[in-house]
Amino acid sequence: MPWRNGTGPPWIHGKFQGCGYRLTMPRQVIMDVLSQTSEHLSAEDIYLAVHKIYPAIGLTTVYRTLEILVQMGLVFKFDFGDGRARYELSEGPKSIGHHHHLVCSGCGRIIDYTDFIDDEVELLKKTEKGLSKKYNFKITNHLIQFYGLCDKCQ
Amino acid sequence: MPWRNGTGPPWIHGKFQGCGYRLTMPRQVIMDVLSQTSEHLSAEDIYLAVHKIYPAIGLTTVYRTLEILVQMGLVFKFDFGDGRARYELSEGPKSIGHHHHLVCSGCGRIIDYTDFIDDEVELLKKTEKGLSKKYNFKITNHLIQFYGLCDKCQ
DNA sequence: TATTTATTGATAATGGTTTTCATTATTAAT
DNA sequence: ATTAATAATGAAAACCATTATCAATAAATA
Ligand SMILES: [Mn+2]
Ligand SMILES: [Mn+2]
Ligand SMILES: [Zn+2]
Ligand SMILES: [Zn+2]
Repeated sequence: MPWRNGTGPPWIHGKFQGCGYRLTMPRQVIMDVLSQTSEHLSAEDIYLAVHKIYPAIGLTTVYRTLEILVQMGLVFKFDFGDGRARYELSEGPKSIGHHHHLVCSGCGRIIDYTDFIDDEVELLKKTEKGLSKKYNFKITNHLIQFYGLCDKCQ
Repeated sequence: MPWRNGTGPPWIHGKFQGCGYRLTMPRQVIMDVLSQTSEHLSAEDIYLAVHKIYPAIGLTTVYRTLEILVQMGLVFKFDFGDGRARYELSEGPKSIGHHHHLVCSGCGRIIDYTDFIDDEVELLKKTEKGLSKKYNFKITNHLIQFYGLCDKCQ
């Protein structure tokens, strides 16, 4: 369920302030665009979408905002191997929570999956604990992707 | 144990021919460089290392060769988020087989780990089977990375 | 109000990777 | 062996996603 036009959920504002940032119009609109898609948009994709709502925005601001959002943990940044970064809201959209990706080497299609996530997460927890201890490495995040060919490409 | 100078294991030659490629001197030397390190080299790293042995080589050839090696499955290409691709022989070196990575967000250090690989691989097998069926997706490869802070950076 | 600070967008620069193209090496055919 | 076709190479130029610069504007603070 998208938030009402251009506002976003209330806690976002506090989150921004808490990190010493201002929740400006460009930033709100970028969040809105991300919250209303289930695709994995590039910076330019986002720029084009935002531009329709807020024509004054510049591509530079999109990049800068995305950097902030990633750093705040609101957005994930991915590399699927097509030469440009892709971004995804870390919460949602539409209650699609934490998930991993299937990446088609043929056509570049990205499939979100949440199947087996429970088993995966359980193992990840265990693995993280072991690795943290052995290497004294503080794990904050993980990346899991499967590569192969989608139904149309094999 | 590195192969003797500039030759590589015998089966490599056949592998190249089988894919319609010639095993030339630049390609051999690039393979040698990759086989004699446990680091995750960038194209330029490889270029510089190869250049000492084979000064006539160009960076272009390094890129082209790496593309071929990746496509043949002899080399893995990684993105650890530092803006350049990194390459690693898929076999070895020194009998370090299949492994995953810890990536330090602080200093960029990469740690290879094989711990828990057995459990992971077991789960991956199961997951792959399930995903292949549900999405009719033919999985050929997977990527697992943990991000966080190494001992020196936390 | 005056002053500081953060944000923005146009433009230019950066830098890893790809393309182009003429040359050379290798293979196949004669 | 000679010749003809094909593959591989390297220098240079082009590409293109991302970053840095900088002057202008908006917001927060004193
Ligand atoms: Mn996704
Ligand atoms: Mn490795
Ligand atoms: Zn596909
Ligand atoms: Zn570190």
